[in-house]
Amino acid sequence: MSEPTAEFRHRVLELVRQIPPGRVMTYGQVARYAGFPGRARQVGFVLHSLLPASGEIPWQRVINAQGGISTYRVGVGELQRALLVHEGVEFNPSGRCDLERFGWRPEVDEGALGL
DNA sequence: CAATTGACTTTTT
DNA sequence: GAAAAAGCCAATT
Repeated sequence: MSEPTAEFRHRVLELVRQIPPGRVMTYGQVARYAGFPGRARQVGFVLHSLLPASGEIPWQRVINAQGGISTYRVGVGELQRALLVHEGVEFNPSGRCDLERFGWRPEVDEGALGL
């Protein structure tokens, strides 16, 4: 049985849990790979629901399509950025990171940054 | 039940 | 690059 909402939530969390350290996904990508294209906003809503205790879910690895942090509005922006930097993600002076390098695709899943 | 809001994205000015 | 608009949909007021 799967109400769209529960199913969506479940798939999003399962997918986010699989993002390796030092890699990131955008809300739109998460929604798309979870099988619900266009629900980027809902992804943010689901992740917001598990704050402040994220448990097993690395919520900090989900950022916006511009490579920037979207969580300053909910007060965990600095934390998220610190966690990502600690994992090796580099941010530009503009506060954005290079999605070509740090973006993670489940289908690729190499684990090695193209350095 | 209608209106508003929100961890978004994409396209167009 | 910034701003506006349209699309998306669940939760809140």
